[in-house]
Amino acid sequence: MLPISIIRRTSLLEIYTSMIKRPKLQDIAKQVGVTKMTVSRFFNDPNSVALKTRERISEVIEEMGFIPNRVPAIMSKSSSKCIGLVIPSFSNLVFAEVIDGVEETAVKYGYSVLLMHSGYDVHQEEQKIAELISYQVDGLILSEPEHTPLTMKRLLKAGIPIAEIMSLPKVPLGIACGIEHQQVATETTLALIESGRRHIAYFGARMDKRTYERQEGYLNAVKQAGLQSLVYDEIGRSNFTTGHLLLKRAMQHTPPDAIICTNDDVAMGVLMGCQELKLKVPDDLSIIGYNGLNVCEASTPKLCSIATPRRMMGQLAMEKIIAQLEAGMLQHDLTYLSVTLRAGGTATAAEQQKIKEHLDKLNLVMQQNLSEARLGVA
Amino acid sequence: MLPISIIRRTSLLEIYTSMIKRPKLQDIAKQVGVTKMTVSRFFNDPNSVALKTRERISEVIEEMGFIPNRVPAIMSKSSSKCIGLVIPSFSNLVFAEVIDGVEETAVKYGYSVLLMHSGYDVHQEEQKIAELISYQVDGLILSEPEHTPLTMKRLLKAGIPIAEIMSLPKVPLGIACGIEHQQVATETTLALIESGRRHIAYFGARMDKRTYERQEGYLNAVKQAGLQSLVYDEIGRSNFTTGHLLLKRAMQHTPPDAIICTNDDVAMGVLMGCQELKLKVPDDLSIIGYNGLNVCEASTPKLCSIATPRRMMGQLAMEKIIAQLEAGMLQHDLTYLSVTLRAGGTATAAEQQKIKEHLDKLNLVMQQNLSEARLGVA
DNA sequence: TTGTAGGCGTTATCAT
DNA sequence: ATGATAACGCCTACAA
Repeated sequence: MLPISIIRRTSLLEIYTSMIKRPKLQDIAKQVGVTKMTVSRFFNDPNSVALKTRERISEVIEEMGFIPNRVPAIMSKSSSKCIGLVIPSFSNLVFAEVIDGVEETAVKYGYSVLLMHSGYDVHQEEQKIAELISYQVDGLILSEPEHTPLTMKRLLKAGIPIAEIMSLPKVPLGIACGIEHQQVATETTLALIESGRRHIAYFGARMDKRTYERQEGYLNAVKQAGLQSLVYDEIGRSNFTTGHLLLKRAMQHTPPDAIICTNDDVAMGVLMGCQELKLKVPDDLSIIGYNGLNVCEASTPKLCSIATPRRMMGQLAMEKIIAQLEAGMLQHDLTYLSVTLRAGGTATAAEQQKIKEHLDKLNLVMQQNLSEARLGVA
Repeated sequence: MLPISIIRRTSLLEIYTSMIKRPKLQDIAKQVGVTKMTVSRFFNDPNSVALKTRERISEVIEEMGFIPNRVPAIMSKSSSKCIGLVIPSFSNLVFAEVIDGVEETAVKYGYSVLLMHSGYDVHQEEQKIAELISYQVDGLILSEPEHTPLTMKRLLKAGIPIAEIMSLPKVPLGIACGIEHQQVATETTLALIESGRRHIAYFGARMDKRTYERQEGYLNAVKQAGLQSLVYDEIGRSNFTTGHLLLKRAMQHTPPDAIICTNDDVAMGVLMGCQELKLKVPDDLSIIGYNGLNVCEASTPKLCSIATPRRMMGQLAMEKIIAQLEAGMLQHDLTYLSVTLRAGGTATAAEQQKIKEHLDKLNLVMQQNLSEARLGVA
């Protein structure tokens, strides 16, 4: 593939020949015949400017396509009205809704979001967090539960509200809004066991922290029931193809009668593999996804999945950060968010019912015990 | 779903009780017993600082978890070493690779990327671009070809390099790195016609500019061949389900023998629908996707798709921006990027071959004619 | 309603 | 090798 580059040599726009200095308040002010202070007021407190002046300023701004420079204000007020958000990856659709939730709430309160990604790597995360702090963000939202020691130190010294979302970290930095992935997996597995499944497999991929938590939860359940554990995983990227591959691997070993997948992509791959291998879903084999992405709708039967409240995690984290900013007070604040069943024909109606019951029970227990169990509140 | 919030009332970390002021160079300097200038040098020109001083500064920085404030530097140098990137959406995987390409190249040259999304809406785009400019980004990359008049004016006055990617806009703002989606669609359609298909349908979704360009290209080809045009589209989100739906709609009307899809998601949905409706692919019906996402691999047969060089567009746009920044000179620069065929069994071998030939021919023509045809180079 | 002075935290420049 | 000073562009506070 050969990109073809054409450089236009003449230009209709005479300004387009050398770099122009960005206009500042002063330039507008001179044009209008006032001081920059008046122009500043035009933006920050228009009513304190005479109507006529306002009109002239407005014209000049329009004509010059002027956009005020926010940098000096960030400096003098040492507040940027920006919140940093670090996600692991843009190619994982799980985070799209998180981003929406964060941004929606930020905008509601007059904040902006600076978005970065860490590539599932704590050292890249360290870099990105440092960069966000160097821009003087007023708060940070992190979506991976583990950080380098240097990052931990910096975050604790940063003096800004930090929220961790997705998982509930063992040692929260401040705010945390997450899911007990491990216990969810345990309950899901137990529900399948109670429904009569005896060869339940766990399909993992891209061994990030959350996948591992879910795997642990699955293992606890099968051990508790005295069943054989059937874990298959693939270190690489997680996608449909991974599910396909793991299914083939599992069928050669001990054909499972239920598969708990680390996410919906893997689960969809499994389902497509079943169609190829003529396995009857959910009779021969039930498939449970995780996250409840829209892709669940696409198949026939629809994918049964554990839906995670991703948008809400974003909203909640943002709201708690803003609350602390307005209160001028940092505080530990842990929120457990419950998951729900996204119905789908890849599990039997009875299984779906059982899973629902188990998840409800889990939520109840969490509600009663979380504070004492995890925190030892004074 | 009931989120449960637990507020921890005691804290192990005494600092964690009220907002701490962020440390500055001065604080480090005082601790070390030098002036802030020396600490500044530690970061920007370490060799000009005595080894012993360097060591002491290093210790204090480590101990305080200090991160330098980049805001004053942005202010005084009126350059942020940041490039803004605006994409339409985070839930469209097409942009994940674009982001990677942009960022990879930025980092290579010591720049950072500020990322925002416009929700496929020119007014949101206007907002986001204004915000990026207000942070004094040194350049901008936009991935939608149309902007509001105000945005156009602001961009022309901003005095920074602007790159438009994905499509080639009719009136480029500066740099453009894109694909002639319309002509690609025409050539693809012609190739299918030459391969003997007579009922070729176009499936669109989410009518953004690019989908529309492709549709035009398709229409040109079928009209030229005197065939009936079969356009089906859906305004809402574009995903597997859309493909499914459009297939059903098409089959009730005039069953097509080939479907050109606006993207791979729709195409995968069509393929899944074919399996359900027992349509033989590619014998009864060939399916052509667009973009060449990894999801093409997931199905059996694999999806045949027109692969777009998304990463390269990001890289190229970034490199051209940096080149202009280093030259201190803005210049129009138009690059046509060619697409390639991603092989897959949803089209016959003969069809795939024909499409390849047509795309090669297109690239040749573009190479010869682009500058005269589009720009009238002096 | 508008203007003036000073400061935010860094770095360029000049001085020691 | 290190320090002192001024400047970046805006906003707060005060003055007219």
